[in-house]
Amino acid sequence: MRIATWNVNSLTARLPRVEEWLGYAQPDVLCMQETKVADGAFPAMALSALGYETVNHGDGRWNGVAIASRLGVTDVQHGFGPDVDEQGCRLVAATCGGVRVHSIYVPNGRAVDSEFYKAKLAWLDELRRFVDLTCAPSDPVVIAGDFNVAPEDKDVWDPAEVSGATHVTEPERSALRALEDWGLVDSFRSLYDQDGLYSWWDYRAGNFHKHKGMRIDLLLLSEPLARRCRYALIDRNARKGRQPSDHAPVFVDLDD
DNA sequence: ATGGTTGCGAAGCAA
Repeated sequence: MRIATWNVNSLTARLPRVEEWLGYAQPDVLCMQETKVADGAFPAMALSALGYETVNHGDGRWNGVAIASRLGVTDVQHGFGPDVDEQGCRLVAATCGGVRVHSIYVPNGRAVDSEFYKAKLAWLDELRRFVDLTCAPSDPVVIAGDFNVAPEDKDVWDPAEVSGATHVTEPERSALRALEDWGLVDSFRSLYDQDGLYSWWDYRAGNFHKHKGMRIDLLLLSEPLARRCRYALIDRNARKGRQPSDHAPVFVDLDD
């Protein structure tokens, strides 16, 4: 079973690249973020033609998360719940092929002294609470998406250059660890130890070609899935060519 | 170096 995550930065703009990628990567489940498309305008037919059932949680202009699955989509949940401010459409969950799949888009946080940064930490805390309420660590669970947090310094091109900025601060990393402490494994990192492996590169200033990126797109697996994980990949090739997203897709392969 | 680029939507904001 291949489970992928990709911040597509507008599914409308990226649909040709997403169709192309589904065609050659053949994931069973693809979690997308920043679909930037309202539910009514979601390209469900195009993805259905490729064999994927889809669910979107979007209100149009910003954010938006989706799941495409060729293993079915049941028990869909949009957002944390009616009484929780989720800061836009940032979470959708569904059961796909027996796995509880969450596609998440963590708030960016902007500047560390901003209200947005505080809201980011609060959102991560809410995610921890949500997972605890809706799943057990012994369940097959994946939290996949754009976390907007680089877990360690080796997930950043130059820790000194971004020191003190969002994505790398200790409170953000601590919030991520709190989620992992519930019983989730950053399986890409447990397979590959080296630095220089990034999933996002700013469009500006030729950062991709300068290898100035961060690893902020993660697939956190509960233990029953983590022990089945033998391979993971960040598909840098999908960051190249015509009209790429600023993020590359990431996937994990689970043994049957 | 406070720049640079992309998407949305039609100016400026968010990333």
